[in-house]
Amino acid sequence: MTIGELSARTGVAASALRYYGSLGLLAKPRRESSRRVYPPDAADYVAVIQLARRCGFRLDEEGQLMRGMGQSGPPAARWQALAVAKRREIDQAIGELQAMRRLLDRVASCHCPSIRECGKLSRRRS
Amino acid sequence: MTIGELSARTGVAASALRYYGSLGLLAKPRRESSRRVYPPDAADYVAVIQLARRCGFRLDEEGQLMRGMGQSGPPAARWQALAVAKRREIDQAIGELQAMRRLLDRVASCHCPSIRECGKLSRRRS
DNA sequence: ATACGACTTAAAGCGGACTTTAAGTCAAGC
DNA sequence: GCTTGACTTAAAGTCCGCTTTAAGTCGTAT
Repeated sequence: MTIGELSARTGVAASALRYYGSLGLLAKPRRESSRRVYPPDAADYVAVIQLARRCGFRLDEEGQLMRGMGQSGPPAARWQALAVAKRREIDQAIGELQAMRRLLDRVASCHCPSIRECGKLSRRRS
Repeated sequence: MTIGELSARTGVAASALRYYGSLGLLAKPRRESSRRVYPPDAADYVAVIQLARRCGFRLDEEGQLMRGMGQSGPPAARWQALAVAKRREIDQAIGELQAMRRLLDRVASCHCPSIRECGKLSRRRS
């Protein structure tokens, strides 16, 4: 299929698909007089790329992931390792956001007499 | 104090302080032969800027916040309103990250026979 | 013949929060 | 008188994931 068809099937913009190709994320398709012609399973690979995106992987990390993907079988050990690391990243990000929330709630109910005091909410606990 | 001193006191890079100034986030200090000379309470204002950053406010939002800050008194009503909106944003971001985490856990324990199936984890629930 | 639509490329642009660079100014110390 | 160090400016660079732009190349339909 052409890049336009692949784009329509996957819902991913053609420009994004070309970009993925340029990053080595998506195998380079054969060309028919300079136009990309993708094999039928290309849509599956794109789906995996999108899946990984929704798991929080950056494109360069996905490059690692995709290059390690063989023909078949369950996710390789590399996925497991990267998934564990990513999980920690996500947990940390959640922790930071929860800290923001607590801080925000505290500021919202702030009774500081002046800005001098208010700034000190900075690092004080609970 | 000079920008170097303010930087040392607050731990914020001088280039960032200049940037804050250029955005109108930090009141423009007087000049002594072209050099910035900040009043003693400038460090407090910088602390508030950092506090708001840690609450998840973007610099342009902080501009709104800081311009509404009078000489004294508790956080103005504008803070309250923006804080409520920001809280919702944070909660949504947390929700997205938690969705990532669930998805990631599911992928990590994936037993799909091939990549075709694996991509379909995409939108399926639990 | 020519216009159309889908494709091609390289390069630039966007948003956000800065940092870095390059070139210049200034006061103090040797 | 010359270096040093802290400052000044405007402009460009960084990261990330693309999109947009500009200019060109195809094959097909009129």
